[in-house]
Amino acid sequence: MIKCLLAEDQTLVRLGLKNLLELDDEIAVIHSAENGAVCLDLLEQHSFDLVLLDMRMPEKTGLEVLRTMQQGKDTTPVLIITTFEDCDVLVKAMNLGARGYILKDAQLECLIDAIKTVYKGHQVLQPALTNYLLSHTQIKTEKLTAKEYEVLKCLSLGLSNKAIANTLNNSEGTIRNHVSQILAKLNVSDRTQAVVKAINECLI
Amino acid sequence: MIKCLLAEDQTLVRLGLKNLLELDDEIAVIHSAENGAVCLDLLEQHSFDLVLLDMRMPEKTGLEVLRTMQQGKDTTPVLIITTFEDCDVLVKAMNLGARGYILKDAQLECLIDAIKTVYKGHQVLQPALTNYLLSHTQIKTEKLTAKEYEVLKCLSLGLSNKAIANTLNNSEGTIRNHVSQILAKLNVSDRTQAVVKAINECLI
DNA sequence: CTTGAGGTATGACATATGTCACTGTTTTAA
DNA sequence: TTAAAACAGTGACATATGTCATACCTCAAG
Repeated sequence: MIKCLLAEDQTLVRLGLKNLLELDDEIAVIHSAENGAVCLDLLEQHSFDLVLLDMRMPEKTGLEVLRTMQQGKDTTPVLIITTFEDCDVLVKAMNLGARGYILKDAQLECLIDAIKTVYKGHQVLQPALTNYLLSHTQIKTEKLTAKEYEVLKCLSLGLSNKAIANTLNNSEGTIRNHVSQILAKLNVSDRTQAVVKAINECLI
Repeated sequence: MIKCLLAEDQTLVRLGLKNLLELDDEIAVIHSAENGAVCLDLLEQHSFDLVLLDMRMPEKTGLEVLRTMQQGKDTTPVLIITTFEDCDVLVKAMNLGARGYILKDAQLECLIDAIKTVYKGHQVLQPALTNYLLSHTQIKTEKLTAKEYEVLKCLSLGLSNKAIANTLNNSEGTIRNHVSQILAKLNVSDRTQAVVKAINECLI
């Protein structure tokens, strides 16, 4: 019996997935989390064979959960459940130790296969993304710094440079430099594109 | 037996919901659609007691499905299933004849109740939004024109004014005027905020 | 027929944005 | 201990953006 923790914020989706998964009698979703913080709590309190982790969640995103797990030396295998083929996020997730990912667009059989494969200790990479992952391993050099993440979050709220400067207690010039760096790392040419990318690929 | 059409793009979510709903023996999901176009096809070919409609779908969004249904005099009751409390979209959806909406965050019982309520001919409005709906009925005056929608779509792709002008075969000045109008109607102060709003509230 | 709304366009203007070059300090890793 | 990042800042510059006033055309509703 594979004891799973299911972390997914939307109640109906969470219930639906739990139900679908328990149609398979090797899989048991013994706990569910509606956000990243709860997920981390449950991981501390119980032991699981596998974590099914949504990327887009309130409180703590999937990436934040992975970071915390890595820092806490928690080696419970993680299978990412994601909406889009958000390449950059997946690269980050894999670098943070995730064992694989599955799209919500996948067939139920694929999900169940993926769970069993990860449980056996293997990785699960869907073909469409594998090439990207292989060819973009150097994407790590594109990784944003902590400060840049901060600024990106502000950008995604629609704040101006001046407003960001006030919020983060910096000069406007400094923020401009950070924004410039972010645009270069995300390979886009203005803040609007950065926000679109950040939202679509749930970098924030 | 309530014969339902379930339109939801993500396979796992669609399967999950279908399964959950069929736990109730008054409800039967007799067909599913993975995008808005398929949904419209199915509506032409079959008759349903109720449509469960996701707003965010490829091919045709929920709003586009509602528009087409309205034009085709299709009066099948529609219950919106939505992710966020995307107020503006919901106002539009209700104005396009939707009978109610339910958040994916809701409990299963709420969804089933909502289906039965709509089936009986009533409306379903969740309290959190009812006030907004009531107090923002004049939001129709804020409605974007067809052209403005076009421009907003371009904005959400991260295009510059010049690029939009090329794409839509207009002068840059014209696009600037449209953007200016869009900002005013969305009550935001720059294009980035407009994009954030458009994405969050799936206006696009 | 006239009015109004949508669409197109221009020119001028004030800001905002993004880039560059350069200078520091602090923290981290080798 | 040194070198490399990250972080903070400045000044200058070229563009992009958003606003305004104004104008003309078209189409549909009155």
